Amino acid sequence: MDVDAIRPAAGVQRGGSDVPGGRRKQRVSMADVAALAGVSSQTVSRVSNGHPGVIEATREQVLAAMRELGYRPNSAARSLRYGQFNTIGVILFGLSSTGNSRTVEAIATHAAAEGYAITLIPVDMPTQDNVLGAFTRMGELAVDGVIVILEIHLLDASTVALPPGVHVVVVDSDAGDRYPVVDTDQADGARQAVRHLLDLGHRTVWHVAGPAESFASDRRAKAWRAELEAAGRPVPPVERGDWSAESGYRAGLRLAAHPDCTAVFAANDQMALGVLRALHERGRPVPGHVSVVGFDDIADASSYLPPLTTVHQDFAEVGRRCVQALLRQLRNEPADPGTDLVPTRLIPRASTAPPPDAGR
Amino acid sequence: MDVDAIRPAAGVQRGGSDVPGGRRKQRVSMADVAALAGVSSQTVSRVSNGHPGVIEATREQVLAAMRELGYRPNSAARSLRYGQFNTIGVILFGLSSTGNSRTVEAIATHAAAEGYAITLIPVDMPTQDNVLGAFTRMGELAVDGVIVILEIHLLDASTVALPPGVHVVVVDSDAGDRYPVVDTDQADGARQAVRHLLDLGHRTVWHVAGPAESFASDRRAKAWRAELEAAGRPVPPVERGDWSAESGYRAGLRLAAHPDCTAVFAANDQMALGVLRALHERGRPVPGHVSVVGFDDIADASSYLPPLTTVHQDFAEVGRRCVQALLRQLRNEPADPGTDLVPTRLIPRASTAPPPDAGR
DNA sequence: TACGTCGGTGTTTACGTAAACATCGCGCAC
DNA sequence: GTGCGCGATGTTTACGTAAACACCGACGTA
Repeated sequence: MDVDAIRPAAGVQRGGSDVPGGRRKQRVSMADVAALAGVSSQTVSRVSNGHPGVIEATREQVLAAMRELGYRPNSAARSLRYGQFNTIGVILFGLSSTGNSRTVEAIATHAAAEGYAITLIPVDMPTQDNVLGAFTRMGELAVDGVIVILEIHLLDASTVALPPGVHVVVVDSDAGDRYPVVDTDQADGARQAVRHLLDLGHRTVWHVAGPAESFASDRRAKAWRAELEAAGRPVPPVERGDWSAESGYRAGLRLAAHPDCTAVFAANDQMALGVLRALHERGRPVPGHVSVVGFDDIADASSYLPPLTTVHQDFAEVGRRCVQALLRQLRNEPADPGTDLVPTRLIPRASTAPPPDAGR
Repeated sequence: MDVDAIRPAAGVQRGGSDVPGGRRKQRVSMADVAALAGVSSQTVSRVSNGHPGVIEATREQVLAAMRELGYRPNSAARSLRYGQFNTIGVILFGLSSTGNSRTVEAIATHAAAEGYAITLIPVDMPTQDNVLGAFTRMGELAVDGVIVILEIHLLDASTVALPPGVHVVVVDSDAGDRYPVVDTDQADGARQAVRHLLDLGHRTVWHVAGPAESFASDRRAKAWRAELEAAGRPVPPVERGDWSAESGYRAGLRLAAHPDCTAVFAANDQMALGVLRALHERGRPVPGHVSVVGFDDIADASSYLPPLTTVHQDFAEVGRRCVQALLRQLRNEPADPGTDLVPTRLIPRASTAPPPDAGR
């Protein structure tokens, strides 16, 4: 009794769900605003969307009513009406890699600038099944398009039945000609790394590659090999890691066992960090005896011991171009089906130098 | 003419927008499925949602029709009907910090497991205006609740008018009693770090703090000071960085100038990395002359030179609890208004040792 | 003065879904 | 045999928004 008596006075227009059992009118709708302002809901709509043809007095009245009621447009209704969600889905396998999170960040920023929200669709493990599941889930998700950040060759076999009407842009993969692809110019970056070391006078360059399943790792390794072969140098056996510093450390220990190894190109900075540690522990000074080059140019790389020479990747630019490419599709503008390569550049720091026998 | 004649034969039910001008019926609706299956749309709805009371034969028929047409439920319509979006918004300032991306990853994973999608709402710079903008934008966003990962004291002044009906969980901040808070037990972590160094025999511990605006940095610094004072040790002046390895390096150079500095507690691992580099360059061996402890236990820390003793933060657990807490709110279960602290633990590695004068 | 035009506003309708209610036919109990 | 109940399915309606169309006065022109 008392409570009931108090309630009407307490909350002007609660909005919250008063009724214990089920959900009550959660939010203020146009009709509510219209009623308060003494106009039709269509006029409220016009004001809400900034359409012309509303006289200033009316407009003010509606805005006042909106403020009073705390009106917020219902995006579900909007989406239903317009047939689109203004949302971009991002399918990825983990944010833990620096590259991924930087790319996603850039995607989110640029998408926001274009009025799109971004929805994350994480894939536990990049297995065929899981990726498929993600696509299926996404089919039911409120997204207009999708940016896929993973090794798409996981999908090749199954010719995934992508829901029609959902547009796709792929990052860091070989989507072939099926989707537009945005990617860092991995090959050129690897080439620059190898060239840098050869130019310093090293006879050849050893390579610590990423995991075999990784397409990015693949391309870096291929370019490394190609550059060595083009220069007529011997191609040492590949050491392989899993992108982690730990795995780089183990690879580094193996490399340290080769006395003729004077130059190492690691497929990413973190493995390079592990290599630095291994070489240090084995008494092989860097860059005195061995030179090391990484890939990515993560923020920490300049603080390694010694500061790491590495290949800079512009993740932000990759994210930017993804959004652009996807928006082009969404707007039905002519899509460029090919691969859009973001250039890389070598950042020379203190981990590279001429080989110890340079003067001989 | 020819084209028109061909079309019906060519595409079974294109779905794509044929009409050049505007958007045509983009997707297959329940009505389409119902028509093909020869049932009412309500029956399609029942099948779609796995409701009981549909005879097996009918059910099969509907499923077949769904498959044939490639039916996917329209989540906008669903959301409109149900009054909720099954989506959680995450407001954050950048994914670049390891902690943030790991937390977001965990949030995304657990949210997905509960049938929620997550929408990212990036804030360019954590200024009052931007954060407010994010909240406003979010008000119009299709989210049922929000997880805020930033220094909420940026918001304090303005008593942000959070849209009613939107639930909030805050990470890594002092939201006071306004919202449930999930956080790492920063204070205890810092205490452990200091204690570890004192136990090794160091007379006192120097501190490289994070930026002044950071609440996390604040708490670590406060706990560091408190622990020193409790032990009756002198409290050296605080050096301050911005979380980056570069800033840690500069702070490290300043510390290296103090000959009596034998123990350093850095507020995160990356600044610790910079400190390691500075000490190395200044000929102060770690841990021979100086011991260093970090905070976070990022993956790379075990590969630093030397491998870093640090305080482990369980970001994944933080993410998990955030989702749990938010879901509890969404389900109108009794919310625990207090702060939920995730414990930390010290990981001893090779960067700490007794001070050089230990035997004296 | 009468008629067309146009600016400002209201009314109708559709978007896709699912709860609530209505219907229909069949088997079983009295 | 009649009526009741129940299982399977159809019909109506509402969710909130905005395009399309309808309307109604005031003004300008013939």
